[in-house]
Amino acid sequence: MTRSTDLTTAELRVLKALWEVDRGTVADVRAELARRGQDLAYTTVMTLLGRLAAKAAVLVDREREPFVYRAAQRRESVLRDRLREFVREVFDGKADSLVLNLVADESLSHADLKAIERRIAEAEVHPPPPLEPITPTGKLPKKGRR
Amino acid sequence: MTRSTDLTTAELRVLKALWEVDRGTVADVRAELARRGQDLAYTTVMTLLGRLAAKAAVLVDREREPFVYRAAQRRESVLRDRLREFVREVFDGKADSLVLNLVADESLSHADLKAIERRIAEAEVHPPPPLEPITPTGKLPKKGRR
DNA sequence: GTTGGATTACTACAGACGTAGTTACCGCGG
DNA sequence: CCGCGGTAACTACGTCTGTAGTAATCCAAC
Repeated sequence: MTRSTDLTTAELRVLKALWEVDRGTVADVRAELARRGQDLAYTTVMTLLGRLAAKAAVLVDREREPFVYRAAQRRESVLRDRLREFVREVFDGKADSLVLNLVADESLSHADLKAIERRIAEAEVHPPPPLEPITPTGKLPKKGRR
Repeated sequence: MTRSTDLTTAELRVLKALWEVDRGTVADVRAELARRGQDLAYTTVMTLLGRLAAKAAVLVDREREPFVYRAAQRRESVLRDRLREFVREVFDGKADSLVLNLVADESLSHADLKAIERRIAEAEVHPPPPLEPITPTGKLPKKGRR
């Protein structure tokens, strides 16, 4: 079995838009995607959300129309799974090699590394507070419409 | 255009096997893949090598049969492109976020990070020696057969 | 009431993918 | 000389992907 999970890139883009709005209708997600420069047909977004629902990646509240969607898992969790898979497939599981390449590629500076270390050191001292590293979290709710 | 480049995962696996043997025939590559647990039909490997050649990812010496293939680019270079793409698509270009997640996922330890820093510090002092970080390089030539 | 915009459920589809079968050669061992 | 294993060139194909069109509803403003 190919793990019913495993999102495609198009699906991931939609899911990311959904995380951004936190919860929303097809129209909401579509608008968020548009804001990101992805102009898709209304039905395309619906198809994608449908596939995501089929993969249990998003939950749908069909109580009343229009249906409201929201991600089934936290962003961190999904991205981390993706990352793990990537490290395995491309870098043979060698995470350090990956980081070394990030640096060589200048995607990451020495300063960034230090900042990360500092971050970790703090986390190790204080009791693990939010549990999740503060990644690219989104702005505010920003619903609108309806 | 979808950049004639952009290897699929199956193609990447083949390319990685090719790097491992450095240069070789379809049979050589197939054997290396088998060693890695990927048993593919001879023709499948040929198809994949053909597609890689079409994408200019591998060079073919058709002087005499059986043809000899070899990667067109260094491993580091290709993996790095992949990585860059991944960081952009999944982590919105935020490399530090990616690393933070590697740590949180325990794919990377604090010690690994320090080792990397040390590595960089050295590289900054000494004149950049080999230019490429010593990543998952392969064993020895190991041809055999033929 | 009628109609038009919003919405959902299906269907469509071309192109990419992963794998492999078929056909045609070709040189070597018998 | 002949057949066979190794090889190259094509063809095949079921799936998956990304995108979207169509049909059927529903509700609110005329």
